[in-house]
Amino acid sequence: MLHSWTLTPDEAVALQTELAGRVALAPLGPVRTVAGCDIAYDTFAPILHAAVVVVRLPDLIEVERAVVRADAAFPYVPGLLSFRECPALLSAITTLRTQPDVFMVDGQGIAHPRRFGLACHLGLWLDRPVVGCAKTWLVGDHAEVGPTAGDTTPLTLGGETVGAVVRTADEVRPCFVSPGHLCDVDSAVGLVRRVLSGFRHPVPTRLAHMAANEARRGEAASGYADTT
DNA sequence: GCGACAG
DNA sequence: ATCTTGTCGC
Repeated sequence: MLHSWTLTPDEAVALQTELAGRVALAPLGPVRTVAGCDIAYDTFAPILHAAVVVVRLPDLIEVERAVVRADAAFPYVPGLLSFRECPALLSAITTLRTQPDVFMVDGQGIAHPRRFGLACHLGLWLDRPVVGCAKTWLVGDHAEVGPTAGDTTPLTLGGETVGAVVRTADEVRPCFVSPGHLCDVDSAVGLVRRVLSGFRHPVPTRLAHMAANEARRGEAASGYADTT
């Protein structure tokens, strides 16, 4: 165990500052498989569905997937997202029979107030490479990014480049890419650019998002059937 | 004090 | 994230 998941928001903040020092940034090695991870929240119950879908490169064909239902024990607090989503993602990842070369999550990596976003936290627990690809800005400065799919512009924070703003498809709002662990900015951006398919979301997280949603809807349907 | 704030 | 159908546009 890296640490306990039972803590207060204040303790979580302190833990992030401590763990940020353990994040390692280095070029990503050869990538044959990428595991997209995402979560769907239940409408009223504090329940969530974590999904992980593994695709192979370069054809982006799905090779395996895992979905798990879990309790949302930690509240959503900007800057502390990993404490809410990591436990469920970890249990889903544990059920995989194959070890992906790299993971990709819906959230920030080091482009974070304390340089410890969801991608970093998951990376430390797994001791595996993780790339963060968030749909909206959290921190950092950047110039306007080009309009064509694949265009990028640096995302800086405190004078250093922590990631990049990436146009993942033509005519769509850009995504914010930053390394989480065991990879660097160039590797993270390079990987994201290799898993695009004309949609705003990269294929791995796009499929995970759909899988998590299907799981959520499926459970809602069974619940109604029970009442009826 | 004021504004910002991943999913 | 989630509540929500159709609709305007390429």
